[in-house]
Amino acid sequence: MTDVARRAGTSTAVVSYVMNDGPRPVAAATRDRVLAAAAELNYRPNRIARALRARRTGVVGLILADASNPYFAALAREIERALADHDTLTLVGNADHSATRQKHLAERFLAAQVDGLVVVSADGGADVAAEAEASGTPAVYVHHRPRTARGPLVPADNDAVHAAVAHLRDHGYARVDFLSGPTDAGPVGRRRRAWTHATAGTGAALLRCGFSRAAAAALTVRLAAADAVPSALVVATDEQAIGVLAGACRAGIAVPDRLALVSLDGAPGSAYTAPALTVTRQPLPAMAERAVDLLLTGASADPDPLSAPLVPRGTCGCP
Amino acid sequence: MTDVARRAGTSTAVVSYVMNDGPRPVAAATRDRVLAAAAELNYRPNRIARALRARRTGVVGLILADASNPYFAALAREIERALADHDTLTLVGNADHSATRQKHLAERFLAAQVDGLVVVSADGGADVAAEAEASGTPAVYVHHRPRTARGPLVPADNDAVHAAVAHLRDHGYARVDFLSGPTDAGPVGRRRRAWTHATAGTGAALLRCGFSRAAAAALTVRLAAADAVPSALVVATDEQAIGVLAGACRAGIAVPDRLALVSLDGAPGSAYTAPALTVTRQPLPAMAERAVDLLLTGASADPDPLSAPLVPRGTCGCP
DNA sequence: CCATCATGTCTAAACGTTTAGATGGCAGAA
DNA sequence: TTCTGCCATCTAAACGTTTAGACATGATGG
Repeated sequence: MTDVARRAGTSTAVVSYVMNDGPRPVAAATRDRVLAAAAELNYRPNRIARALRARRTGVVGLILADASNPYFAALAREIERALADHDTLTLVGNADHSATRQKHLAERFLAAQVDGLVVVSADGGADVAAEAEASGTPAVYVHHRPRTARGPLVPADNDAVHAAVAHLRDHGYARVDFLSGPTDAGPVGRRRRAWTHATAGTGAALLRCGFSRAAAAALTVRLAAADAVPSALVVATDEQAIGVLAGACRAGIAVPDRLALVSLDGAPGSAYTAPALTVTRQPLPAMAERAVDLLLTGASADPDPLSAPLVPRGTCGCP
Repeated sequence: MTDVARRAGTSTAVVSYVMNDGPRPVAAATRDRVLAAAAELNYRPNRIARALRARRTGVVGLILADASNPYFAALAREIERALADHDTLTLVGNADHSATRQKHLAERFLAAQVDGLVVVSADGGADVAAEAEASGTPAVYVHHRPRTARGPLVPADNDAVHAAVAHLRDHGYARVDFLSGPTDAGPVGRRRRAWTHATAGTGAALLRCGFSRAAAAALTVRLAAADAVPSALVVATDEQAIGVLAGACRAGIAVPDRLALVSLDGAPGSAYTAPALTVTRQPLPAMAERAVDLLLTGASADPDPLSAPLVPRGTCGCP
């Protein structure tokens, strides 16, 4: 910057004024000289120095449960896009569903002076909230908010279960079972409760397994061996649904004829399974945009819920 | 920091010495007082200020072609992990296969004073190389390196095609076709050439389509309608293979009986398609580790190639 | 007993910006 | 002419660290 100033015959102040269009006006002639000098020297302002002085970094930390999960990956992609639209860079970290690692990431990000934190997790994570709060950094939660956290939450549409159940009923299944996670923590708990509500009195059964494809596949194979495969099943997440599909294929269970399926995430990849998953499609881009808006405007109230439309494809029995 | 120093009755210098274990020794008693003061004040060193002074940020920029592609997402996940192991933060950006956006990201990252750039792309991108070089920031390329770039490349094992072709031959297919990308740019070009080599004189056919699942699915449906579905096919990428599977399912083509398939990426997700994809599994964690090592040690020579083992699963005809 | 040295600490200058306050020149009003 | 005000620019202090050099103290060796 000093070099640019010297070459343009000005002080560093006017260089700054020119680079930032303010806060003071600069004579047109001077501005041109500065711009020319900057171009010739290939000058690029040092954002670190700017951040130190301005106490704003233009960087937001994104804490993910696990970016190798396509649902979270798609969400992360959208969040990065939304942040980029606001001229903000994304520092990303994977917590691998560990609260410890999540807290550790939050600490590192806060030390890096991020302007905000976007936390995308499936459950747990009370510590992050405390860390962020202590340093006055705003945080928003997507998908799940720890019980003790203060920031706004952008939830998925966990009530879309009702549409899923209704759709399977329209296909003639009186009994619609549910595959949930290992516990009722986080959003899948909400989904499970909505399902319980929707199917009260029909004798529908609750299944549980881990969130990985492997776990769901293994469960399905086990059910097939015990001849206990449900006829109609709502699955809490895409990953589990894909696992069920894989298990069904391995065990020779015909989908949708023997086992009809609806998944509740509806990430883009769900359209290309064999057969294609019927889903309630969570509005990932809208969720991302909303989360970023809330973060950057410093809002603290929860936004209106977004809704996930049902997308009929192959696994429910639609042609 | 000033507050900590005051509370501990020292200068900021010894606070720094304590926080960093050096470069000067500190008396044990003083160290304890500093640590106590830091804990009481909940002091967290400001990495921005440190970065400004030390001219090192501890942040690396990761430029991805597209994080919503599970193969790249898995690679990105591993790279983030490898960087975290070296106590380095990851700034991430998606270029969406656009050279312009890729260059733009590089500029932003360099302005943010990243210590290095990891570029994961499928083709193109000469600009990034120039940007990085101009500012003396090291860059490594994973998967693909633009023709004009200087940094080291950590390639996928593009010669694994030979094993794929051989495996399908062992299943009795004399003719093994290949599904490539729309052009021969980037690593898929290498794969295509290796396939040409491996199948010379057998009359095998070359197919082309876009890299998306949608494109591959559409192609497969089209081929089925024309009754031109190959018996044995090596597919350049997982995404295309998943698309082929989806298309085959839609068109009623039996896999592997009517169409046997091997994909050349082998990301973790490929194990849970229906049927499960036979793949050559690219060693993603090893690639990531190597890329990070090269970047952090400032190496410039290309490393020894890593090799991708063939993983027989369902789509080739193995039980 | 003085010179030498090691040890622990302090002082202050950097790092590259931003921006409030000071300054100087020039136009228009009195 | 002198005053007022505006405009463009400069000066210098901050932002929160790191670290080389200066300094004080006490121990060691001749």
